Amino acid sequence: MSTNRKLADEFARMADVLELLGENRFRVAAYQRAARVLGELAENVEDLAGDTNDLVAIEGIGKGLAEKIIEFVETGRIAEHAQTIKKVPKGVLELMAIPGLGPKTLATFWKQADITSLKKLKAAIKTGELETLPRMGKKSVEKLAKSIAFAESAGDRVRLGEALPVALEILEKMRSLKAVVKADYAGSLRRGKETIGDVDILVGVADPEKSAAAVSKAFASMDCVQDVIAAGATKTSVRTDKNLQADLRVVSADQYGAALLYFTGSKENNVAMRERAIRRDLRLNEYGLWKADADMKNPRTHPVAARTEADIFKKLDLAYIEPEMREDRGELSAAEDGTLPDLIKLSDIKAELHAHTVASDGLWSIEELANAAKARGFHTVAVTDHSRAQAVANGLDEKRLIRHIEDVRAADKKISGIRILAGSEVDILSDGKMDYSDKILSQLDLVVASPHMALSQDDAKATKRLLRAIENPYVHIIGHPTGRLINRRAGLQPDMAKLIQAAAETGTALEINAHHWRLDLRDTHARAAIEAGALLAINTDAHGPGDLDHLGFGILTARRAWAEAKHVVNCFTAAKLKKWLTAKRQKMVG
DNA sequence: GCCGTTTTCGGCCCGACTGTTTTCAGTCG
Repeated sequence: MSTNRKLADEFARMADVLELLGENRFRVAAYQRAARVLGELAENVEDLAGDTNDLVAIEGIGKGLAEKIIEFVETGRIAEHAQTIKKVPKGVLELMAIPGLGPKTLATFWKQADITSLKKLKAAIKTGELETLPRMGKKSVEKLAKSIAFAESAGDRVRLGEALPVALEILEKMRSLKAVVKADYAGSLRRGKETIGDVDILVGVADPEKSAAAVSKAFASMDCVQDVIAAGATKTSVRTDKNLQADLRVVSADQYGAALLYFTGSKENNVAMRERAIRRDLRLNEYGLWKADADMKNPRTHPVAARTEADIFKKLDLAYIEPEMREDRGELSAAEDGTLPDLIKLSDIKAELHAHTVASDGLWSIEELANAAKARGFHTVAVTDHSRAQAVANGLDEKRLIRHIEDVRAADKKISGIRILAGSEVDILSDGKMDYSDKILSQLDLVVASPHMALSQDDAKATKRLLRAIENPYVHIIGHPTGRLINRRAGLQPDMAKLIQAAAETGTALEINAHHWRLDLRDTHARAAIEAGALLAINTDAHGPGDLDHLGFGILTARRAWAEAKHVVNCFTAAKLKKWLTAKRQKMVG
């Protein structure tokens, strides 16, 4: 595990401990923020720990936490934390994962009834002891029991590609209701995050007084609803059969923009926006942007802006910030300065540079792949079947590859309107060597080099391995650089800053693999790559019909990385792409 | 514990819903 991750976990745990101990909530928030920031940091925090100034330059890290980071890097622990953590039993901390159970309630359980583990909590429910505790009635206990069952059955956050269909299905139902004027999914799904905690649905109606109740009822009685967690006048929360929570908010169509802004988040972005409003003598909530002294309860009071998100940004003197960027990662100051990126769009992609055919483990022929790519309006497609090490995927040995190259060249001649490149997805062996000789690689138009095996090797080895691949003159793209599978496999954890630097120096592109299980590179690493001047590729790794549709997930990730079309080789014109494909070889081997 | 177009001290977003309370604390997003 990287030091960044370890420190992020350490601070997150401290936040939990301090919360349980009833510490100042702003101090708790500071720890939570530091944990988030360190988790997202692409640079290796060890490289920054030599100089306090470098650490303090990180948003959310002040003098106090900087000293703690240095202590952790030097000694592997933080003495003060170790002391504090001892005060709270480990089991109590674990109980914080149960939804609806917060620090105050848990502290009461622990101190008044010695409930320090899930086992003890369940026992206390059974014996009725829990009901005797303050503010715990029959209903609270029942709700808690359900919540425990949910926490035990529901595992991780759901992958983007699994949450989206659920949201679309709910939206279709909501839009079919007569009273509904507008409906959208919001939350982390709209921001395109790689995993989704719950599906947020926003509905706009002409008159909430009249129709909110009916809409909420329709939502709570959908077939997929297993459990209603909360059902109020304008806000409803349910658990669906996909083990996903779904939240509905019904607002007046006049205030839809304000509600969409609030409901899309992120929480951190909302806080930053509201703070900005206050500094400008305004107030922002989910009903609108208001004058600071406005009586918002009075229906005759009109907001400064509320109908659209764009109106609100404008009144706050900000350029419109795309949902994918709303993570409090500097987007507000960029929107103020007019330096927001012109984010890449799906229609900017003009080439697929990583796809498989029946020659290895794909489902379609070269022609079928080419026609599918052509149908999407691409000018180029690369055939990149697996190399020999991928025996399970019917990887090609050098002999078969030579023949395959000939087949691709023949197809390229036969099919007009699209250029078909002869490529390969070559395994990066565990020591960084390529699975084919340079002589073979030199015959290919395009080489995607990817790690498939030894994905749990230590960080230093992984860094060396991938650096060696980047430095190979014939490698154009590093495919799914870490090999992670979301919610399934952590993958390699190389020193990303070093890889990015090498990629920038050699003109090697780093792939955002668009499959929703991969999304590898992840958003924060892709952003670091752009900032360092490295190129990205966005590929679907298509194996058959329908797979090119995954591109949308890759685009969302790229937009979260602030990527513009010019940063992504798949957006190059045919001529520019051709030039790029030969540039590295020419530079390195002449 | 962080941070600065009022500030190196004194602030730190805002509202819905629930259950247990007689007016609100706790949790969540």
